[in-house]
Amino acid sequence: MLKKERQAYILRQVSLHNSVLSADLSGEIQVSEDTIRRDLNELAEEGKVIKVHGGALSKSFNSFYLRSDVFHGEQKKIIGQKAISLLKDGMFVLSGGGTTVIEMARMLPETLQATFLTGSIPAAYEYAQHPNSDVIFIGDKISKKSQIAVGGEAISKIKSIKADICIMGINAMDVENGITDNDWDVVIVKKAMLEASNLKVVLSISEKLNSVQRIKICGLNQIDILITELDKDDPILAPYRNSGITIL
Amino acid sequence: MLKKERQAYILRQVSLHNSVLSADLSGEIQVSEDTIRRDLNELAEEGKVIKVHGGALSKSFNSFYLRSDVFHGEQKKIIGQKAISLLKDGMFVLSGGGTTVIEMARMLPETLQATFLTGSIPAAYEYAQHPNSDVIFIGDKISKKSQIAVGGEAISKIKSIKADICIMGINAMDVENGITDNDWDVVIVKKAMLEASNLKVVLSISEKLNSVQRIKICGLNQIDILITELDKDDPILAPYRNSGITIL
DNA sequence: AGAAAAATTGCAACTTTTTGCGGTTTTTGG
DNA sequence: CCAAAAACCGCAAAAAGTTGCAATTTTTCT
Repeated sequence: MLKKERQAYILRQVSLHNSVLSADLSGEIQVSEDTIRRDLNELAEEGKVIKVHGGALSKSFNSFYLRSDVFHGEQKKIIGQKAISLLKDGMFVLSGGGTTVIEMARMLPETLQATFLTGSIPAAYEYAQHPNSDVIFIGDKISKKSQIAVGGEAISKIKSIKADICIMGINAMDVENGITDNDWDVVIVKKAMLEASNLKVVLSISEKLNSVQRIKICGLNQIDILITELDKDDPILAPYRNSGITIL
Repeated sequence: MLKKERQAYILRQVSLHNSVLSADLSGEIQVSEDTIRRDLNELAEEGKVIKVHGGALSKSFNSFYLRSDVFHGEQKKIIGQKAISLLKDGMFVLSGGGTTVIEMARMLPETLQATFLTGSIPAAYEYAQHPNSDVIFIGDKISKKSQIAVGGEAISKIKSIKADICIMGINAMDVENGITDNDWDVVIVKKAMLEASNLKVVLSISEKLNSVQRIKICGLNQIDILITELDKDDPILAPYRNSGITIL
């Protein structure tokens, strides 16, 4: 069997079953596993498959939705970088679902070995791309507006957790009213998430500061760390620092 | 034997077998391999065949695997259409996560008001785009390979459900072994999903039929409906129809 | 027709590619 | 931490490809 033929066969199997094992292919076409591995490496270099330990995965399967341009992408990258500095190996991280959090998820260092718990579909998707971290999805009814799980099941699940850190994007926050939002179901979930975590971290671009929404999630005193794209000494942040929040 | 004659013979062999080996041809027409190689090079320059190390491939053979993705896409759309015909307003639909199912999710009629239960991140994402249907995510640890929730939590959650219909993509299936897969965690989830549903529907492109993988999910007798891109009277499907499965 | 020119073919020496194998290192899963 | 599986590395043998060349056949031209 010719090399190209063999690779065509492999591609076919991959696209058919979404994944293949080197050992299986080796048996099916009667060549050594080394040869299969070399083929898989070549196909991976050509971008036709994704090579993993033990075999390969279909490419089309893993690249579902790669949205790129988010609002304020640069600012959110800065925030993401700061947030990542808080994460250590072995941590249980309770994570919300906003675009800022997702930006962070994309930037995680490959070496990080943490466990992410989330009820957000996009966030779970991003975390799941990560080679060394685990993802646990907190399921329930999915709120279409926010793409996160909401409802009693999710709440009781969250309440049964004690996470090291909670990383949450927000919708609005000011000194007087604390953190506020406009979706009842989401508010409940966020409340539960904060209660279930040791260290409470809030990510927000500066535009969302000093604005108020209808429903209150918690007061500022509930928050440990606030991360924005601004320098930590920026005057805009002064009132928050004075409320006892650590600014990063 | 004349050069042209020889090349005509080579072309016939290529179109007949999709590939040829220089050594074989050399033996068949009693000329040196050098001559064969030169012929193959000429034919390749003329664009009649594709020359590779050791022999040559038919052009159609090669383009076949390059376009296979699109090709499958069409098949999956046909399958999606048929599957949608089973869905009615008010139904509880337990849904798996393969690409075929996702294709169906993208095609759902806007008016449908159903409740989709799934442990697949990509599937949940697609269902969540739908204006009139609800999505319930069955959470647990996310398997990176398949992007679905696996583990005890997910299983017990699934077992607490009684869905009207289960729509599931598969990896392999044949008459003798039934439905098989190659990922232990996924198999457990799929088993639970089938048990939790009234009507059990399997989606599969015909190429996955008559293939076997390592772990058994269930026998054919557990399945109510099989949907492929083929016409329901296609002879390939006959053995499955004879096993008592309804073919769509 | 017949010789020169051009093309074809096989051969031999040499290079490159491919492949399997043994030994070592890395990864994985408990 | 440990054992098994997989990946990696280097190597050597086999297979395929390349090149130059000489012998032969075919074509061309007078």
